[in-house]
Amino acid sequence: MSTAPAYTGGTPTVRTRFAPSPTGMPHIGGLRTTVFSWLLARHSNGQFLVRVEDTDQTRTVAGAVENLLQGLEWMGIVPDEGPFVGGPVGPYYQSERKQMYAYYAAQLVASDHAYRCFCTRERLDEVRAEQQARHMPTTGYDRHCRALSPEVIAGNLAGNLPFTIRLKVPLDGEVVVREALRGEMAFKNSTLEDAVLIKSDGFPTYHLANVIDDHTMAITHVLRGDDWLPSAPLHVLIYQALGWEVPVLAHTPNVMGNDGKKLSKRHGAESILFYRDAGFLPEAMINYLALVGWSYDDKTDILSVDELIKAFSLDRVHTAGGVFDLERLRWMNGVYIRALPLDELVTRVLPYLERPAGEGGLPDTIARPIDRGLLRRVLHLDQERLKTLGDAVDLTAFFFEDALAYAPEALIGKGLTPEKALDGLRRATDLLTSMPDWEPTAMEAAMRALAEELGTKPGPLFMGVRVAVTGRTATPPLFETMLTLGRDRSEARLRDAVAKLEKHVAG
RNA sequence: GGCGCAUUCGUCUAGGGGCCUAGGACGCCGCCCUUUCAAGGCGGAGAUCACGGGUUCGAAUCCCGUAUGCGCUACCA
Repeated sequence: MSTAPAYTGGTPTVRTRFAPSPTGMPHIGGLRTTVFSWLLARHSNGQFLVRVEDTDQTRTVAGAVENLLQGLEWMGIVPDEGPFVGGPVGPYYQSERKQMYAYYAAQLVASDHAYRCFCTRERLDEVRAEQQARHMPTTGYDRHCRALSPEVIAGNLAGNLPFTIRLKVPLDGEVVVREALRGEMAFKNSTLEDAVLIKSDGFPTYHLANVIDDHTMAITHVLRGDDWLPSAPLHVLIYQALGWEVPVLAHTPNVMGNDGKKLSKRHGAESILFYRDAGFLPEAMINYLALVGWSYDDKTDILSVDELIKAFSLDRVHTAGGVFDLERLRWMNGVYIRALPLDELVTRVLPYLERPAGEGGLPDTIARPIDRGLLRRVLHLDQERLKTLGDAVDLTAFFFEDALAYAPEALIGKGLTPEKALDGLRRATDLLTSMPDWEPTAMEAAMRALAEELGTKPGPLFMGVRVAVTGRTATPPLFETMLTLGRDRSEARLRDAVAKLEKHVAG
């Protein structure tokens, strides 16, 4: 009777879990801890599961679980057990485990480790207000119902009075929390509150549900944000009251915003899907996130997922909070993009270009699907210029557009008069058009010779051609770009530019 | 107010008594490469290791205190 339904999947292995409440989109802070949990499970050849903590029915947001899992899956973090996939210790929604919590709560009451509390919210509010007004050292429940006589309890029950079940915290002594990252921490029982275990609506609070689930789901390592540290002693007390072994408890430092404050829904904590849509690579995300609060050594910062799994361990997790640094993530993402095989890059970039302009894709005037062969040649030139996959949209658009929009002044190279620029552009156009074969080295040599003949530096001359052909001042190497764009289109753009500049100079 | 955790360059971090006149990375600055932008190479600025006391021959590293920051203090998680 007192034996809990335990995991029966075989030999005990490391089992970790991510236990989100379905109140919104996952954000970077919680995600980092999840990465740790997942890495630990993978490192140990154990299991990683997802359990939805939806005991607060008033805050549950529709679709949140799907988003959560979608985000994790994008990162390559796929739970071994959880919603949708199921598993041997389900259900994986706390709202569906209500009877189990009630059962153990009753057991705690029977063993005198917990008691029914009939206090109304009004009374609780009054007590709290009074305590605050008097600046009492400890705010918290005054334990009014802790020693109700059996008769009173029976009467209240008969009268159908709503009640909560509270933990009967020992009045003195202390609890020792064995914290994996911090060692043993002793808390005075006198500073702990008789926390509510079962709410009057019959649902458990986090404290109870968390302990029961972690035990019955055979979780061996509980990794959670350090904002949970203050309630760890409470949880240890519950484990002890139930006669259960306490799993390894590790409270990871939180990832904070630029201002050093905890990340929250409205505070720079974009959903993980935001990063996906911006074009960050999941492998870069994991690598970056793993390095906030954990390190491998004093010099390595690029680690593949496999390397991370192999190297991860709790004893290199540290205890101070870290600030989320987008610039560093962008740098790392660029490293990963540059390392991608070209065809792989093409495959990954394609959806970013083809999505509607309103969602960040190429202008809708550009026909879909994008020519994969052309894109491949384009990305060959742009790969080292991308920090995110989304950058490709802006960088490559001119290869796909029909008409270029730029100001005629842009055609005038630095230090040139409009007339000289026009002359240079005409001569360059004639020169390039007359070349029998287009080959970058020969084109460059010819253009340099032209610059010398015109008595200008190559730079300004090249810039005029660059803008003519691409509409921008920053591009991949000019002649390779022209070849990639195609001779016909390049020449047409040169002629358009000459006309444009003629008009500008004349008018 | 109470309780708790934390504190090394702007940021992520290495460091667990002498190897530290504190190392790496991002970012920043300069130079090189160069037709632009990147990428790459080289170099630089940037931390009295929060502060104050100890312990020790010797402390960023151990202990105590202070300060600051953050978190918790709900029938939220």
